[in-house]
Amino acid sequence: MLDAKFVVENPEQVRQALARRGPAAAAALEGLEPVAARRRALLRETEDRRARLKTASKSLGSFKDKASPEFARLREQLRADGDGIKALEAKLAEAETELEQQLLRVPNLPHASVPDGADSAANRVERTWGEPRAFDFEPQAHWDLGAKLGILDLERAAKLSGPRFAVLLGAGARLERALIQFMLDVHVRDHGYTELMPPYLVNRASMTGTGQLPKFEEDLFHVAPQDLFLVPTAEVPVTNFHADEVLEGPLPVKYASFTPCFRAEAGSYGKDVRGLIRQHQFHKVELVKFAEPEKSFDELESLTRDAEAILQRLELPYRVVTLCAGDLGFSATKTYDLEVWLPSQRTYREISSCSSFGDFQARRAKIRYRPGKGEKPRLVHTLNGSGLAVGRTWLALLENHQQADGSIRIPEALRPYFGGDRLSA
RNA sequence: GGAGAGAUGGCCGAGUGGUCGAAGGCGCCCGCUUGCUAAGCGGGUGUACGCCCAAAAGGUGUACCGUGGGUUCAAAUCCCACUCUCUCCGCCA
Repeated sequence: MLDAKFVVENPEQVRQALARRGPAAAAALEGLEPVAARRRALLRETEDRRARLKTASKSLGSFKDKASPEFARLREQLRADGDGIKALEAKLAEAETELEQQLLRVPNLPHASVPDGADSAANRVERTWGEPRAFDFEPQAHWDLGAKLGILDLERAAKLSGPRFAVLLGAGARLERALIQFMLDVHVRDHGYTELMPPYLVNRASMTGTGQLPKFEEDLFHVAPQDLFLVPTAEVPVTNFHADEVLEGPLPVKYASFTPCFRAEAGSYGKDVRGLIRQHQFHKVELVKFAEPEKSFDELESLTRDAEAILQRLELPYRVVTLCAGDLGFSATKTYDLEVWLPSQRTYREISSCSSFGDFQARRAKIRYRPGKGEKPRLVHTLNGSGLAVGRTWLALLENHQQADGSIRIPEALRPYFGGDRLSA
């Protein structure tokens, strides 16, 4: 959420920044300023009248003769004043709700370093690591490799649940588990993150805190009787872990969290219909940081490097792109996507998204820190990134390390976790 | 699922209608004292949103004692609903 005061005081600056995202983003501001002005006027009058009522009420309490007509008259007067104030307060609450509801639907401002552009075609490539491998045979897609190796069963998953679900079996399941363990170990042991296992069902407040609600409810799986939502990413429970808190210790606070992720994938019909790329349920190791505002972009760089380390150790070629303003997610102010090379598609595909949210989520979720002893709390900056999406890592590993005979070479770093140097039928 | 108890400031804890943003203690900060340490003495120490001030400092107003509503001129205090925590019983991975 943007700071209402800042929006009101800098309307043109805010409008221009939002316009970089596209016309719809700027339109979200329509009608906001009058509501803010109305709220301010009502607040002022309400507080003023309540102050006068309080003073009068106190003098009534110290009245000597409580049976006198003056006492009765004054009391009657105060009752009427009180009723008037109550009516004003109702109007004020209405204005505040309206302002809040509208503000919750305004996306974050893109950072100045974010390139212009309407969609992913305008994303800026920052660097590339590794060389796409030159195959002396035709590389197969992961769904063919997985089926032939007997480690991936999409047909039976469809029987169980429907499209966009998968069953891993045998060495395929073991590979998934090895990847999870490997990623967590690297981040916890080598990068200094604290492991966190959160609930996979969260309430509306949590979803609002990170920005999935109120605008994107159709992308979530909802559990009706309890009004809970399956987490689309560990970002939600882990960021909201510190909601309504003032962090007193040193920053940054860093968590690494493995969770399943559940996404309804509304509106993605026809996209990535084959294979594991786009699933309703997948595993992810997520990195989350709470940082000082002045250091948040340095923290974004190091968080991105932490995610890259996984790809490097798994010997998977990738590139880093900065999302352009039009491609940026709702809550993010700047995002680096890590895109892994997929031989079967001869293209780079997203495998991690590392973002800084500035104070946008912190304001929604009320996450603050104390800069020093006795100093006033300030909003933290929140960041997160996939480190990595496990399912996409699994399929990238199959495709990139496949051999002519259809077996898979397990990269050195993963062998202790997988328990072998080769996956074959 | 059944029965009971509770929710007050960073923490502990007092407070059953007005003088309560809230006693007292702990912690923390500043100063004094002090060979060092410890102890002692004095003062200070919540958050949000307004207003005044060029700004900072400061001043000032309103709200907040789990959440929401109600009674009352006046609510931490009385009433109602809800949430959460704890204890016991039952069930259960």
